[in-house]
Amino acid sequence: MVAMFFPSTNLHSWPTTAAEAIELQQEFRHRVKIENDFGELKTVAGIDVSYDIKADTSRAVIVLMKLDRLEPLQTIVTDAPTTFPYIPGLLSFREIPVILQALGHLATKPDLLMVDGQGIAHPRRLGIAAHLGVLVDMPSIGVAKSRLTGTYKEPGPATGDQSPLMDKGERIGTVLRSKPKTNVLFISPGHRMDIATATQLTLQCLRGYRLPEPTRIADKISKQRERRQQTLL
DNA sequence: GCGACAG
DNA sequence: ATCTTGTCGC
Repeated sequence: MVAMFFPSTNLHSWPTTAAEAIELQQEFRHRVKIENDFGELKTVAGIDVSYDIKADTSRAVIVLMKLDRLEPLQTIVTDAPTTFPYIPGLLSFREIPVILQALGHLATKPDLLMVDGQGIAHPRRLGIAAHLGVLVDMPSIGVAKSRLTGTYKEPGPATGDQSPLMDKGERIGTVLRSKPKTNVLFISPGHRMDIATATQLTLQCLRGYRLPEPTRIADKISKQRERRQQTLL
C-alpha cells in the first residue's frame, strides 16, 4: 500500500514544456498560504534530490526525524527517470515527481517538510517547497544554498545573524548565517507558515553545521549512495 | 540586446 | 546537480 498519506497527488496533467509549467505556476501561486496553519510539530522530513547523468535518473532522499531529537527515524531512497530539464524557476517540475514517489513510502506522515530549494522566494512565488506544500497540503519550508531572486544586505558573521530577503517591495524570506565563516542560507516559507516561523524552525534544526539536520542528512545519504554505485562501476 | 539564474 | 585532487584555513 503506497501513498496512503497523500491521496490527492495525481500527476496526470504534469507540464511537459516550460510554457505549460509557467502557466501552472501562475495558477498555483494563489493557493499558497503564508500564515501558520498547523498543530503541534513533532516530526520533520528533510528532502533532497540528486541525479545520475548517465542513467538519466533522479533520486529523492527523505529523512524523517523528531524535531526535538533531530536523529533519523526513517530514511527513504527512490529513483525515477528524469523527465524535465533544469530551468531556473522551474525546478519543481523536475524534482517533485520523484519526491512524491518517495513520500509514498514513509511509514508515518511528517508534520513538516523541509526542502532543499526555495519556498516563496521565487519569481512567481512558487519555488519547489511552496509547490510541494500546496500539492500535499502540508506545512513546508524552503532552505536554499544560493539565491534565485531577491535582494538583501549581507548578514553579520555570527550564527543566527540574518537580514530580510526582498523582491519587488515585499519580503519573501530570510537570509541566514547558519554557521560562522560559511555562506548564508536563503530561508523562505513554502506553505501554511509565515517567514518568521520558517526561520525560527530552521534555526531550531541547526546542529553546528551550515545546513539544518533534516536537509544535511538527506544530502549526505544522497552522496553516500552515489559513491557506492560509482565504485561498483 | 545584456546579465542573472534554486538544484 | 555533476565533473574532480589537492590544498588553504580554522
